[in-house]
Amino acid sequence: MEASRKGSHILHVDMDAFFASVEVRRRPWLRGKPVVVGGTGPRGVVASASYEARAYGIVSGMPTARARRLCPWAYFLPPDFLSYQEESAALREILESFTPLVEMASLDEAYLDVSGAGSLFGSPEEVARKIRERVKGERGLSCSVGAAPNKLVAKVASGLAKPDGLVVVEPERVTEFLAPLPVSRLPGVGAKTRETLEALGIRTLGELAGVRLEALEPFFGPSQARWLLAASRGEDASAVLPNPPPKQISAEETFPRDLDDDQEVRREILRLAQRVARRLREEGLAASTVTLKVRTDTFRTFTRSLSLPAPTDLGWEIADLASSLFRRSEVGARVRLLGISLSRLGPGSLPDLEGRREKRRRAEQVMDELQRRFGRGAPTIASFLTASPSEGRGR
DNA sequence: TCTGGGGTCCTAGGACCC
DNA sequence: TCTGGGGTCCTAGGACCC
Repeated sequence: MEASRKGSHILHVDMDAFFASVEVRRRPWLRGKPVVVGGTGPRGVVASASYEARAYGIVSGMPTARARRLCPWAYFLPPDFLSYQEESAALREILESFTPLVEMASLDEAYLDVSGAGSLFGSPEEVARKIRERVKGERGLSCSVGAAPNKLVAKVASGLAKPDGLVVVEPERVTEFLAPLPVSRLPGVGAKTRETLEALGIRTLGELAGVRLEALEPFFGPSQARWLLAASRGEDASAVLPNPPPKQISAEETFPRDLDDDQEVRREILRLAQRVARRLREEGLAASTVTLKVRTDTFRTFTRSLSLPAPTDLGWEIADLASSLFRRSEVGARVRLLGISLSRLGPGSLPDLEGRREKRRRAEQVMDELQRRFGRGAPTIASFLTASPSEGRGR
């Protein structure tokens, strides 16, 4: 155990073109063809593209309309998240047969700490090979794996292994492995950070590692500057954490056409509120902060949030609060997107042990709080539930 | 080119308290 | 005399990831 702790005992497993590969698996005639999974509506974006589609310059996040122009003969498919969730659960099961220390970082990627798996399954490299064989044999999908002394370097390694590869970075080779790579290979360095670094003449991780902390601080602040330097040297002490509890539950929707009617907005807020509330209750949680997100027709995005005196898991309560936040925001524009996010999550109530009277009391406390904060403009329960179509906002 | 939806983490200012 | 410092909470916004 102690010896393997010093080895490259962290694996990062990353499925290749995950959504697209699942779609190809059930439509074998698509194998070898450009396949794009994503929103197929006018405002859709690409969620996943097969490597054949990537050859045309199609990448995830790109508007589907643009992808169609780049490759009109590609196969465009809407996402089927239930299938991807099932596939993700199957992947987790395979990974957990090697060690309980599995952290699913998203549907299609996971970190494993295999420092304790040595005696049973062999070295980290052998475990990685077995995982790749089993995922291919049992699921018919390819994945890439990075093995390294920590999560950060393992993820960089799996990125270089793509597609369908394995890269092992021994601890004593971390520095030379990272040095020639562009800074954007580091998870956490996105477009903005790369741009700032490039303006400073820093393109590779080796160059970044040679910079003094004081030279970075004015541009990134003390915290990010320290992180950048440590990361450029491959230093990362974060642990593999199986099943961390969620910190936020959210739902948002970009509408096919912008909303310009308060009644429509209110209806969509209610739908979103019911969606997040149901997921909250499924997790057995309750939320103390409600955040409304609004994006206008000009793509300006803002958020308004409110902390509650007592946590809630009730859809109508959340909808009422979100509606009041919308009114307070005084959006004088058409609405492209609405979102509701719940945070400061804690244990939920036990409905059987709590009478309706008590719930009502809590609800009214919330209304009291709203009145206190926003005065007469704040909504009442009755006003929300029975609101007439003629009722305007922001008064 | 006209820009999704689900998340995590960080910063920064003001309120409030000691 | 308008003068502090630190800690924590709340809110808004932004970078980043898949």
